[in-house]
Amino acid sequence: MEDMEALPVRFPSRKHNHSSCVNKLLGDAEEECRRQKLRFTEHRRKVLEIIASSHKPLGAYDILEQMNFSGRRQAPVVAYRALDFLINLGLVHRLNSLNAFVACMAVGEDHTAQFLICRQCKNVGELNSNKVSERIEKDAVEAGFQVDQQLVEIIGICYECAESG
Amino acid sequence: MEDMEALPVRFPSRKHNHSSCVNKLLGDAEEECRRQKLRFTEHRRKVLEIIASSHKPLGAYDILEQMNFSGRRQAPVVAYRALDFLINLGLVHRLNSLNAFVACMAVGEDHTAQFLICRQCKNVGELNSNKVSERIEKDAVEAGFQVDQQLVEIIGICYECAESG
DNA sequence: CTTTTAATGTAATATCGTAACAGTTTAACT
DNA sequence: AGTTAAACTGTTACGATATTACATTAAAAG
Repeated sequence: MEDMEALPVRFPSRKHNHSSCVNKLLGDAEEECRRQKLRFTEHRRKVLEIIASSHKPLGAYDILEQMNFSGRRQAPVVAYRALDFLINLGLVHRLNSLNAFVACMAVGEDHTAQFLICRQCKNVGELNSNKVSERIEKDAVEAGFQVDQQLVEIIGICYECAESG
Repeated sequence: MEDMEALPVRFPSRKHNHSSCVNKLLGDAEEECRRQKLRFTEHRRKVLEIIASSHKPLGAYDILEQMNFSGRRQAPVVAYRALDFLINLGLVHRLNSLNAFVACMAVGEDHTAQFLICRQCKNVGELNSNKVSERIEKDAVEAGFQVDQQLVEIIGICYECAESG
């Protein structure tokens, strides 16, 4: 029997207002850092803010371009260090097929994630399907493989793009 | 009820002899090219041979290093062009999390593929689980997403590495 | 207030991948 | 066969992505 829980998915609608996500994410980040006694520095805040302000994946160098506070051009490593930190904290995900980064849409929910990448509008949605992750885990184990990490990226066309031709 | 078909998985054992894979793959490539009236040129043959001779993923520049026939150093684009060709033909897969390439282990079988990447021995296995791909397809569609392509990379520890501590 | 740990600044460099274009080979068609 | 069109190759240059190394500064812990 299929279970009845709703399939958790976040695909950003076109009319979606980012500012609330940004604020939520910054708040979650602060709280999480306080809890884990980690430092939420200016660079980290800024990078998270930049990423959260876009539902299109951003490359490290895109992020870097938006980091010129005080007109100063930052070195790549600055962005990568902040990204590493945010990824470890689970606030940012890396999309390997794009060499790009997106904000997590399910912070603090103890979730698995699969990414829905629309090749038309370039927006990225986050699917949090435990069924998918369990199926992968199960089949991998059956194949004699011990799973530490799953990367699932699904490329296609999102609902809104399909509708508008 | 669970269906009873065996789970197709290929994880190269340590004592595995590559030469038979290489020959099979080269044969399959030739046949497929004949069928599709495509040219199986020297570069393409060589790249496929190099990749098939390793179950560890190889980077484009690793491949390039092994392409010095006649002492001549090839330009990167040479490897990338051959790789594109082989990937389109389904003979080679790209691992996005590693920027690296592996030979397909299920040529001509009309298969889906998920990759099992051992972070200890660096070998890569290929899982061909239709259940995984169907689960992904189903949940993505339910989320309003039309799937064109799935990338599934599973990082962990293979059977042999787990056994030998 | 000093020790130690974490974060930053800076430069250099490694790694991965593509664009552009001229030249050559192969296949297809009179 | 000779001509044309398409595919493949050679070569140069460059763009994009990511890391190493090390000196300096700031913060937390004792």
